[in-house]
Amino acid sequence: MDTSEFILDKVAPIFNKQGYVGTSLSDITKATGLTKGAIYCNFENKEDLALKSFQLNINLAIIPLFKLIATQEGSINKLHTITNYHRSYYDLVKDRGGCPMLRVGVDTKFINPNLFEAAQKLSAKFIIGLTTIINEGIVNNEIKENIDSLKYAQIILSLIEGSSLLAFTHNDKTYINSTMDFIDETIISSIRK
Amino acid sequence: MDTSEFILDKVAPIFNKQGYVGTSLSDITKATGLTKGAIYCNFENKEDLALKSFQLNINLAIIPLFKLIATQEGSINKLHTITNYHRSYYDLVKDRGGCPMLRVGVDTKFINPNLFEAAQKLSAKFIIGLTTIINEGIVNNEIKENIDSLKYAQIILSLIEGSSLLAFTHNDKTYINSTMDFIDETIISSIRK
DNA sequence: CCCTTCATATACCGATTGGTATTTGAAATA
DNA sequence: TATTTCAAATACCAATCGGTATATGAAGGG
Repeated sequence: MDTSEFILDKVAPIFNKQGYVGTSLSDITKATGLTKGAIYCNFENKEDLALKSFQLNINLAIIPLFKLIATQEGSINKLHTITNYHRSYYDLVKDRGGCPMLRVGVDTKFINPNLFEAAQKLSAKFIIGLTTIINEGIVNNEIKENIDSLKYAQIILSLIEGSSLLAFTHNDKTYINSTMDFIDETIISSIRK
Repeated sequence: MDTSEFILDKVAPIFNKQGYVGTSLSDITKATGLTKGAIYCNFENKEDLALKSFQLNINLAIIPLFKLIATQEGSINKLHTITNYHRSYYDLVKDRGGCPMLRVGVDTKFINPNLFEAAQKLSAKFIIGLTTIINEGIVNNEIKENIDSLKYAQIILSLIEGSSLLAFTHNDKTYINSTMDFIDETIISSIRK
């Protein structure tokens, strides 16, 4: 692991907990034990570091889900893979301060266009992925033909992000689990054939 | 309108857009046209101002819904009142930068305990309110007896907050409207008798 | 008409902000 | 072994941070 990776490893959770402006260079040097010289030797500036921290947070929290879905067969199975993944999501991201997409989505809109765009793109990718799964389910006769795939994709992501917010607001992972139950038992079973 | 109210009126949207640390005293003096002397004459410190700004944001965005619900009769009617309210929620809060409960819930957990606690309490109040509506519906024979009221309250609030996040992430209010359609057409109609 | 009151403005404080220019020191190269 | 290289440390920068002490000036009361 080189120094850049070491810095990101230490700093990414701080950005996710305290936000972009809430994380100072002194927070960064304190957490890494390095000096500003080392930081600016490895990163262009604070924004560069924040952007790559967001990428790392995503790589640990969300990208594994995308990869897991890609290994699965069948739309219904893929949707259940998503809910199952989120049953352990709270424990996965709690030491990092919660869902990075949620954090950056609300935090950066008016203060950091580049970071916000990254969150926007990830959110769009998530919705497109969900829409594609549902559309494939319709084609493969797993899901009813009259289902509005985009609408259900938006609702499922709303439930995921909303329950994540509530879980971290109340320090209670059961908010996520009971929401995943609802997606499994009510949403998925109502759209499948 | 006295000076305190004038300051809050100018500053509350800024706190909701830029967050607690993202809003500086110079942002505040610039927005109000007043000096630091005037600000600190009307508020204890920055945190006091942030707390009261949050209260104002809530009073404009969420408390009106609570009051509106109180005027309505019947659980199903109250639930539809909530979804209808949120159909204009995007336009209601867009100039203020989005949902204040979402903003403060995400933003302050690790940096401002008092503000976070205020968001926590509001979120809890929302869930309790929804739970009560559903319970009353069961008692009054409007809603099925076997419905887990707390679970559905959590799901409805997750959908509200999650769709609000997506709407503001993508600058598109239809995320909220289609989610309200889902609550109306699928959730409410499945729990009613 | 003087004097008090009080809201606001001004001037200032030490600390910290993000960022940079220079120095250091160890490892690799020749 | 002398030299080069380059990552990291140090020292420094102007600007801004939140906050405060003092000055000002207008209004109201005696």
